[in-house]
Amino acid sequence: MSLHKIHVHAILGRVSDVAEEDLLQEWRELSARHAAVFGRLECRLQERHGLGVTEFEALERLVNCVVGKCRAADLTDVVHLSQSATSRLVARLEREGLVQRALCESDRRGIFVVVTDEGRRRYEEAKPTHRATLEETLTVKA
Amino acid sequence: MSLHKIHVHAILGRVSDVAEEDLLQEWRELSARHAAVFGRLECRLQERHGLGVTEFEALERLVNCVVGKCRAADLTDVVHLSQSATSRLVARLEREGLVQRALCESDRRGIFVVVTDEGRRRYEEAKPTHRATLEETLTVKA
DNA sequence: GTACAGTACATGCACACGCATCTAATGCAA
DNA sequence: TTGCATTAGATGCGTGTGCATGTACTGTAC
Repeated sequence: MSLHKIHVHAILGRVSDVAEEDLLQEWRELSARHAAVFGRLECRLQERHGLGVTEFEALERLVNCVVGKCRAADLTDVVHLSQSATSRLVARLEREGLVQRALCESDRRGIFVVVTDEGRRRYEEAKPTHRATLEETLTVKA
Repeated sequence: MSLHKIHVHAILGRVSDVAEEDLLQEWRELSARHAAVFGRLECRLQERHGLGVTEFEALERLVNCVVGKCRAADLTDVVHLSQSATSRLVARLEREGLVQRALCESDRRGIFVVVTDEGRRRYEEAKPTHRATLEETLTVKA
């Protein structure tokens, strides 16, 4: 925003109104941008690889673990989903044979989620699509 | 990103790998940011005013129409939802008495969505919460 | 040891979503 | 006029979501 605009608004309205408008504008852009990228990702990954965005992101997290496994709670942070949704996400991935649940001996309340070979394969397969879609949707930015 | 980093990567890897990493990083930030803001908005608006984020945004669009009404299709763009979800959104708002559906004489396939007085009241009531939450969640940015 | 607060994940439930499809109205062409 | 492709919006259906709660385990206090 230009200093001129601030000045004008400071006379006609209050400066805080300007800040409010800017914030609103920022949120709308963030929101639109997110919807565009997420929507396209979901579509492309689904049609070409039968994966949802969150499925892909969970796999990516697992594949990038040196040990190839992590706690279910760690996935929650990555996918920005609730704990319950993450639990079901793991269940779906397991049903498709992309991950396995493993007992966590050090804390038997928790579980380890482990990528299978098939999981790695599907991830590597989908990765180019994912990156290309980001390229496509993020570079044409406002 | 620094020129130095670009240089190092251009030697060790390929320049396109750097671009890919940046794109990925940008998407993750966008995603995290959106989840944080949207989540907080949803929570605050719901607990204080019984409104969802999309309900609020639809009302905001309607209130800011000079005529106080617009086509259902116009709302679709604002809320970043599918056409069917928008249709149900309007149904929810109507059930709560915040909007009304009106016939569109010029094109009888379409409808007008009209804010009611109660709808305006609820919107104005929720607006400060909405703005305050944006302030709170957008200004602590990365 | 026992009791109890806290944590990790699973699950019942209500609800919102997208996709496909339906209905009704439009508009264009033969 | 009739016919047909197109468009606006509603709706059935399957599925994913969050919330609240349940179950199992941990750790701490006594």
